[in-house]
Amino acid sequence: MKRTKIFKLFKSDAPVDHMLIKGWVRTRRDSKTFSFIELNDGSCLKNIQVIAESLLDNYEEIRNLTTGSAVAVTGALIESQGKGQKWEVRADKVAIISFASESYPLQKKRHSDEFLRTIAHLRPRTNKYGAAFRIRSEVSYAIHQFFREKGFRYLHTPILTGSDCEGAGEMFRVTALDIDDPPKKEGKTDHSQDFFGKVANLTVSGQLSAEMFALALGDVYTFGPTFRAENSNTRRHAAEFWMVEPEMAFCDLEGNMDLGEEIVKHLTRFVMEECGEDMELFAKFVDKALMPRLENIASSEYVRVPYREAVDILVKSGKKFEYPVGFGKDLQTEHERHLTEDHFKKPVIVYDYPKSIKPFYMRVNDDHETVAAMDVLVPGVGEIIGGSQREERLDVLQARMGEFGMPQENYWWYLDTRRFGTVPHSGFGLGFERLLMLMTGVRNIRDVIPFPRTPGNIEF
RNA sequence: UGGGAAGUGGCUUAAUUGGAAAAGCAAGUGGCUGUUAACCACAAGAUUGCAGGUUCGAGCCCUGCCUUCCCAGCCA
Repeated sequence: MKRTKIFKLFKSDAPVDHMLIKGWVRTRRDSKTFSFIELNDGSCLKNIQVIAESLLDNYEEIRNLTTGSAVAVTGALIESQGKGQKWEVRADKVAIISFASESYPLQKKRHSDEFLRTIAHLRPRTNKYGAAFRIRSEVSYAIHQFFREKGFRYLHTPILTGSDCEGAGEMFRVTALDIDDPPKKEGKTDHSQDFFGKVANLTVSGQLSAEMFALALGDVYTFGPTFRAENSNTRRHAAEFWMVEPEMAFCDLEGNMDLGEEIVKHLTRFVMEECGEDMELFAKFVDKALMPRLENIASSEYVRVPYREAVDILVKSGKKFEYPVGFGKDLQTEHERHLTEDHFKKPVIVYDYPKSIKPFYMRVNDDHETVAAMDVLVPGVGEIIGGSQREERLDVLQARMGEFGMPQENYWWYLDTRRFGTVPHSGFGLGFERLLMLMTGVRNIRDVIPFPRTPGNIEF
């Protein structure tokens, strides 16, 4: 007999005479002539209650079932006599697949997030983390669906890169050399003898590759892992995280902002409608204000303010900030929070930043002072999207690279696209984990990624 | 990387002024019960993160180190 997943049982509108379920024991309660087993198979949040009667030939063994043990139950789905659940399973047979030893660390009580991080291999067996990672899976699917319906092509950009600068952050070096005794040339490590014949790194962004493909396929997006070797110790940063990066040909900054707003709204609406049961857990136990905030994010029109106006708002707020506000100074977390949480109380898109604080590839505006950059800021999480219109003019791009001291010969392929049919194009990066934090109310990025990588931590 | 806070049985926490290391939960044993994170009883479980110092006496005070969390920078 083929096993039925437990989520299907809860959708049933009639009893089922004979079926097979498999899962892990969450708790067990004994009664005089039978035992209640709460069984979970990960297919949904809820456990199914299994009634194992003392007539079963292995009943003594069943009474010894510990939390975490795996069983296969054949029996009937019947209406429950007890309160609290509509359906339960009356077992004809409880086959024990394996016992969990007494040292199983998950108890039937709440654990701290900090403790559960130390057992990241087991935490998806808890209600909260099971829900978080089902939601993560569903939202991933929704991202692909969103882009597919818009005619975007899914692009797989390389994870290993020969670029030493992709415009974002410190990189992890990748080498096949013996790092204890590398070949040397003039006192330095000789990377001409390395696997690729030159220095290689893990990617910090698929953007440059995505630009190449946008200028061929039109609208593309990437969705994959990204690596930053920055010693960031905050609840919003991880050394390995997933990023969604759309890139659109024939698209200016306004179109870019339109897409950013649309995708955040669409995915927020999606998660409210399609992840109901799992989302309820977060609304109930993690963040009581979650649902009203998500409704606000899904339905309100996002404020769009040029950087200059944002600075004015901050100056006129009269609020004392730790960091000074002024043109040419980047917006600090406290400034972003004031804009999105206090002043506007909804998502804010800040655009046209001073060119001095932004990377080489962003398009220089006609004022020669600002670039066509935009950040989407949301309450609670802060910056969730960072993007720009790209500099499509060869001479301006070369000048900018010169200002940054970048060797142009390494980027010959990037510059080629500006030689052969260059067009205005735009794109952005959406932090997938930050999106999940926004949607679930989870405060720490380590709790929405299966095995978090942060400075000093690569267990599992 | 800078600033702050914290490390006490498996987990969550308590310990008053520096004076006998407690409780709940889990796990164990026994009992009761169509139960709902059941309930009752019993027993067990601690080198108070590590190393040093002050003191008659340190979980508590001091120094160093390790780890975790929070805030900030870098960013998504």
